[in-house]
Amino acid sequence: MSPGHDEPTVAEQIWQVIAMIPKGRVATYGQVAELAGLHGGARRVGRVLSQLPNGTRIPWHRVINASGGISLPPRSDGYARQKSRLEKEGVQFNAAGRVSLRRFRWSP
DNA sequence: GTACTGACCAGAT
DNA sequence: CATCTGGCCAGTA
Repeated sequence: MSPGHDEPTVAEQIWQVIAMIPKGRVATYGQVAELAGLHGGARRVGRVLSQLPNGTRIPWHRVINASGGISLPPRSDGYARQKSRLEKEGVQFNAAGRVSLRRFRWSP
């Protein structure tokens, strides 16, 4: 492609989509990938999130996996932070640590 | 180049 | 519900 063309990066498009998720709602990796125009790119979304700098304003905590769970090691700081941030927004977890996508999944 | 890994997923069993 | 399978894409060794 010719230089001088400022097209948004894949990462930027992913940030853009995540930024649209309303407070108190969640979206799955696959859903974010889909809305960002990718296809079968759920893994890329996860990778982009793993590279986010600390203190980012992107509401990364609103992105969970297709099973309604948090895709971070259960005993990691990130896991605890994501869960508490979601609960603070009103998103409820069941005993298995899963969210009801039926109730909290964002529908654009 | 191959092989393995990972904040993934849908479908089949 | 648990497991497995094949697919996906990038980075790393």
